[in-house]
Amino acid sequence: MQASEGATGLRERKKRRTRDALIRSALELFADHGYEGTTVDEIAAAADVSQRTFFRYFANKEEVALSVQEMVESHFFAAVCERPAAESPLTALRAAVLSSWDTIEEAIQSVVPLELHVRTFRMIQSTPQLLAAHLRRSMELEDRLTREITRREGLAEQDPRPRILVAAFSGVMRANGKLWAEVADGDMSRLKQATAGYLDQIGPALAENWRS
Amino acid sequence: MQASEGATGLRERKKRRTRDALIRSALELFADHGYEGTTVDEIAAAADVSQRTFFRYFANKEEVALSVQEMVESHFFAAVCERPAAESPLTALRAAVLSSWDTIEEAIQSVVPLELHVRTFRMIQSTPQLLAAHLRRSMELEDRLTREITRREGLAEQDPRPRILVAAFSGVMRANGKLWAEVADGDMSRLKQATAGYLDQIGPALAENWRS
DNA sequence: TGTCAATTGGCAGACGCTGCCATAATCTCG
DNA sequence: CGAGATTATGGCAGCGTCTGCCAATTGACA
Repeated sequence: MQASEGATGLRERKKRRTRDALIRSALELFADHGYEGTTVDEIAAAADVSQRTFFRYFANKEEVALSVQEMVESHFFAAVCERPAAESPLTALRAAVLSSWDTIEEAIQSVVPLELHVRTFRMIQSTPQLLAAHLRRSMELEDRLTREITRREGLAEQDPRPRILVAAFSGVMRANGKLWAEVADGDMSRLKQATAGYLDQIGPALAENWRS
Repeated sequence: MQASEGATGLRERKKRRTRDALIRSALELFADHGYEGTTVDEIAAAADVSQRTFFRYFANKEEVALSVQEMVESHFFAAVCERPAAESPLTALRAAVLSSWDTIEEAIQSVVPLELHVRTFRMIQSTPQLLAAHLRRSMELEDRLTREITRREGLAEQDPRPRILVAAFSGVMRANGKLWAEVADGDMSRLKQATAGYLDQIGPALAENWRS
């Protein structure tokens, strides 16, 4: 029983290597032949394991495609939890997104090249099955964010306001991501700028009388 | 070439009957044995057609499970489009939900008993694969709503405010539906009341300083 | 070094879904 | 009404995802 991280034993390290190899192989094959154009057998063969072993690491084909995205999201959630309690919820969410992007890149790089992740992100947006799975995960993230903000603000569990705020925030982030996927050059600084601008619109969007 | 609806020919009527039979058979089997516990072969057999024919009516197993929900959503969207242009976007959305629920029931009844639809709705919420597909469709609805509101208000396509508003609205409706699925007795009037109450929170949710 | 637990591979099989072709039902128009 | 064009259906073969099961291998630990 070691503390937490670090290479515990050979077994652990080997598993981690196998997992990373599967992710790398999968994302590369997806980038080349598309999601549906790649079979699990091919992924397993490229990572030098059996198909049966693939399914011991990932519950299904979707999961390997979304695995890096999963890292990004849990990184963001951790950033939210670390924001000072004095910040308003929206400020905390905003700051967490922007700051988490500063530190996530190296974590991604340790598994796959950044450019491959960007291509994968685009693939998720354009593959119905993956988009569906991705959205379901996003809703789970919304749930967790809602609970965290309810806790921060000391509100009752049934109070709908955190959920609504999170929904608006997530809606902005989705639109932002979609836009980025369409036009993106992979330039992170421009993405951050656009995101900040978008988030500034949440207040005005709920004020009535846009036409004035 | 007839006008629009009405029974055009024998062929059309027969197709409609087959489709309805498939939906009814599917939802009943799902209610009895769960989504994953029901095979397409069983659904087809219950509707007295071949499996091959099932897949000519529905692209996949998900689609038949979501087919009634699809009716509800397009009915709602139509209601939005019919709201007077003078109403503010949020008012229009709110009025459209409430009014569309008044008139959708008979359309549902013409395909399946209402109670079966309620059970199906619950099943969708609790079956990961169906929830994912449902959310993807919901995002498509959000896109359409966003475009419609942008049009109504005469805004530029890039203006993010409609999208944010729709996201907040949809978030409320999702939370609402989830709650309803958990505690619901199938009582529509109570659902409508709860929804109205929820929607009233959108304004306050975006005001800062909840703690005061 | 020997025992125990975890990891892996391989195989059989269920299920979702598609392409293909033959057959049967409806439609259209002379 | 009837012949020919359209369209719906059934059946089958086959690919791909995913699971259960068992045997063999590999790392952990005393």
